[in-house]
Amino acid sequence: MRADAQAKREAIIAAAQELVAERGAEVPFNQIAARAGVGIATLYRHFPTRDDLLLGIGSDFLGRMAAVFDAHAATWDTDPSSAWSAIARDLAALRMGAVFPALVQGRSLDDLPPAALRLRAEGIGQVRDILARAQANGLVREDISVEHFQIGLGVLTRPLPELVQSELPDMHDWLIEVYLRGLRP
Amino acid sequence: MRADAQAKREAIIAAAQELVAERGAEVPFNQIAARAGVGIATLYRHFPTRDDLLLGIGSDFLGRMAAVFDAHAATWDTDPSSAWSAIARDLAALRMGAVFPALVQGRSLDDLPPAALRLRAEGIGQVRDILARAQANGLVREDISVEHFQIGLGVLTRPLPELVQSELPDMHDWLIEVYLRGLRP
DNA sequence: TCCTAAGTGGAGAGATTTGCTCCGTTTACA
DNA sequence: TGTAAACGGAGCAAATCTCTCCACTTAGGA
Repeated sequence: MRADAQAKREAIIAAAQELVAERGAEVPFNQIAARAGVGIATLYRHFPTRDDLLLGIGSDFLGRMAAVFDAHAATWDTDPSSAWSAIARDLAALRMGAVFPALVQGRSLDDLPPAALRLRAEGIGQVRDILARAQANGLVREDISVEHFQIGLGVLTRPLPELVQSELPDMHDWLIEVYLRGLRP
Repeated sequence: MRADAQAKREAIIAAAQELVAERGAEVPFNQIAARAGVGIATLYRHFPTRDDLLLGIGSDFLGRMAAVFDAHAATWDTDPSSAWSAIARDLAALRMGAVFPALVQGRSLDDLPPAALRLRAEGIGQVRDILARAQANGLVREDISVEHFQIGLGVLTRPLPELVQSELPDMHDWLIEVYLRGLRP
């Protein structure tokens, strides 16, 4: 793959991620192309179908989640408590809630493409480890399941209406704080 | 106003509320008319502009919020703690988060119609009373503001993707429980 | 029961949006 | 420097949406 093609591909994924977060998964291809600064044909060449594009977004996102875990792996041993809240904060900052719901919107497990199911399983696996460690350190109630924790994080990081963002800019942080507090034993 | 016209008006508001919750505020008028079981012309006669319709939804919704408070006013004196969680549960069941964000989506305080601002103020007033009482009874931390509490409730009651609803049907209840726990002193 | 003003439905014209392809031009890199 | 790879965007067909017009129906008072 030529270097310029690779760069455009990444620009498309970034733009698509933003737009999907803002306007949902059915955001028109021409808007995505415009935001990415590429022609519409280039978008279609890289991602012939909408599913291809959504998978690209999801896979890119999982990479960033993994990076969060790695970044705090070292601190965990010395200070689990602050590593835990740092991880939760960083995960929240990725705005899972803006991206994931859009990716599965209106579909059941059955009609998700197999590749999407693999991504899903991988994501759950990543979170499972870190949650188990938090529970082992007494930072989270034992009866919290990975699924609940993860979806909860997603719900809290859904984009807020602009009206709210301007009036209560700390809303997302506040929610995460209340959430972690509510999860404590 | 003729009785049948009144009935249709209410059917329209109900249908519009559902659809706005499901698909956002720009849901096409013809879909709303179809779900309400009325002709498109009837919809336009009752609500000439989209803003008229959204205001109708908002005002209807405030009425239901008020009903929740009234329903628990009696219990409050005898058992504040369970009245409080019952109110929070019932408010959550109204799915504020499905309706309100759509009503203000993409608008700043300035370009909301005056009537919408009045509704907003009224809603905040309703919640302020009940939150103050909860705080007076030591059920909620003193440093929680009405706005944070209310928006938080909204965020937690946003509709979940169907995939989540079928896999984790108790998700909304679980979130409210964690939320209330996180708000305790 | 009858009359009329109020209310209704839905076809459809016109405007807008969107998906997707085709092809002449540009560019990376061997 | 030559060529295969990559690009952009005009533009057509199809789908969607808004909003009006007008002939028909009905509630409810006399």
